[in-house]
Amino acid sequence: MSARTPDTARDIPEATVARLPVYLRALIVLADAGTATCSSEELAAAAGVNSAKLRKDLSYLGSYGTRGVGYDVEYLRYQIAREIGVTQDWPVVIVGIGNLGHALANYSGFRSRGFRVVALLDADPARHEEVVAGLDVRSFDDLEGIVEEHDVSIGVIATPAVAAQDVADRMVAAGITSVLNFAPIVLSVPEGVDVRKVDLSIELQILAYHEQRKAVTARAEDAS
Amino acid sequence: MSARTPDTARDIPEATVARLPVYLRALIVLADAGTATCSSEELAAAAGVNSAKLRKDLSYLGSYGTRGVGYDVEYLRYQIAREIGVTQDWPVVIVGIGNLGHALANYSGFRSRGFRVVALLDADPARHEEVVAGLDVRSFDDLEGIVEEHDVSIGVIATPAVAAQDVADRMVAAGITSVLNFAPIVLSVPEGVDVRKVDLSIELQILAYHEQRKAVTARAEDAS
DNA sequence: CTCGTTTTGTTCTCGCGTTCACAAACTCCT
DNA sequence: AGGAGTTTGTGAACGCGAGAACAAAACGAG
Ligand SMILES: NC(=O)c1ccc[n+]([C@@H]2O[C@H](COP(=O)([O-])OP(=O)(O)OC[C@H]3O[C@@H](n4cnc5c(N)ncnc54)[C@H](O)[C@@H]3O)[C@@H](O)[C@H]2O)c1
Ligand SMILES: NC(=O)c1ccc[n+]([C@@H]2O[C@H](COP(=O)([O-])OP(=O)(O)OC[C@H]3O[C@@H](n4cnc5c(N)ncnc54)[C@H](O)[C@@H]3O)[C@@H](O)[C@H]2O)c1
Repeated sequence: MSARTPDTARDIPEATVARLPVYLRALIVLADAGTATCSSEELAAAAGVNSAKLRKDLSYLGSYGTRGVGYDVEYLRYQIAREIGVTQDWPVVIVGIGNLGHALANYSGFRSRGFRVVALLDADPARHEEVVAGLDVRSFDDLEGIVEEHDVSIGVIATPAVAAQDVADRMVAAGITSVLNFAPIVLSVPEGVDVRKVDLSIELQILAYHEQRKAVTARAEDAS
Repeated sequence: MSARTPDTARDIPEATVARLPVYLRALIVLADAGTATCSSEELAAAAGVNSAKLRKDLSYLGSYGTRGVGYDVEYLRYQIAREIGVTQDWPVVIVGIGNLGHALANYSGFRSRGFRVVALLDADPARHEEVVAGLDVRSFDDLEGIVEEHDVSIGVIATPAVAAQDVADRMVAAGITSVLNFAPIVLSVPEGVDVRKVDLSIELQILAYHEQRKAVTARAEDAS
């Protein structure tokens, strides 16, 4: 059992995993600009991080650089893409084709970054007339069939908050094991299912907090 | 100078700041359900965190609970809202009224959470005919006037990546000091300006990484 | 071949955030 | 009033991640 884990399964710190996509993006920009090689300093600047942190992050993947030279842009790009798992496309379903769902369905960036939207689902029959980004909006009841047919493991929830937990439950029951949730609610899912949330109001509120502090401290300095 | 900082300006850890909006949301749900009082255990469950963490987080704000009883829902709700700075509305401008900009403009949740969209700006003159969510889409050149008129300090960027840095520069020059960026690019801004980014592709890629690992480890277990 | 230069990979230290555990404080019941 | 039961607020231990600093490796010049 615990003799040795296979070399594909060394575990990368979560903080590093979150930055790998940023490095990947920066490498694609460099590759498109025709750069063949880059130093950790250059890549770190492009990714907006400290170069020591970048090197440490990359060292978890393996030893893909050359001392005195730097990194081969194309080679490193492939290695990171492979590590993240975006060398092939992941099929994705989007549930809730309202304001946000439309925007997501129309977004071309997913395709170029390793994802393929295979279905758009909505509970409202009035939506089923629609075609968005070349895909029919289908009934939410088609979920199970679509998940099985396309072997979908990633689902996106863009429904109102009240519906989100139900949608998540149905997704999990259908076999989806990764969820990206836009509804402002804490989802509860069984062990083994990953949930990431994107809450735009929270982002704004964090900005508001710092903004308020700027105002307070500015006033305090004026008074002195 | 450094005798003592005023009691409004104690500094709250960044990790705590990011969770306060979640607690606030949970408290609003509890208040709407008619709950007058709650324990740290209940509130923590509603917010999806550990109760010890919740108590420690709240302790940075002050001592707003009652031992043996719990927290007064309405009171704590107000205190958190005050600490975050969302007891009054913050004016916000959105730049880039494409797919995503439309969704954001139409989102009613911002209003109820302390934000008021005061203007929608786009560089494309073809967009200026439009009215979205009751607001005219205006020229990007109106930015400076709007920022001054409404005293805007928070800007949202929903333009393509190539335009994002230019937009950010113009925003900063106009006096905006907090930016929420949806474009997949690292923005560089002067000291004193806060930037938060939301990158949906990165979120999906993080899910993909873990999904891939699940597949790998499952295969490894099968083989044993 | 050797030396100086460049840049990676890694070790070490420090600080932050999480979690445990418990004393202090409050309520309620007798 | 006093004791039993609850629940907060916080001190202390621990683990992870950030950054500095440096040794090892590659390269090029002479
Ligand atoms: N629009 C934004 O910019 C924005 C910003 C932040 C958060 N959000 C959140 O994202 C979610 C979607 O926002 P929106 O503005 O697109 O809302 P919306 O009302 O425009 O769209 C929601 C869609 O979900 C569908 N739906 C409802 N119940 C469903 C169910 N049980 N199964 C399947 N589909 C169902 C509806 O028919 C509708 O088409 C909400 O939770 C919202 O809070 C949106
Ligand atoms: N649509 C999505 O779901 C989605 C998802 C993830 C990321 N994003 C990112 O969000 C951004 C917007 O996406 P979108 O799908 O809405 O794109 P879009 O092309 O539909 O809209 C972009 C809008 O910005 C305007 N614009 C361009 N240059 C401008 C400038 N200099 N000043 C002001 N306005 C300008 C355009 O006229 C257009 O209306 C992109 O950076 C995209 O990568 C979008």
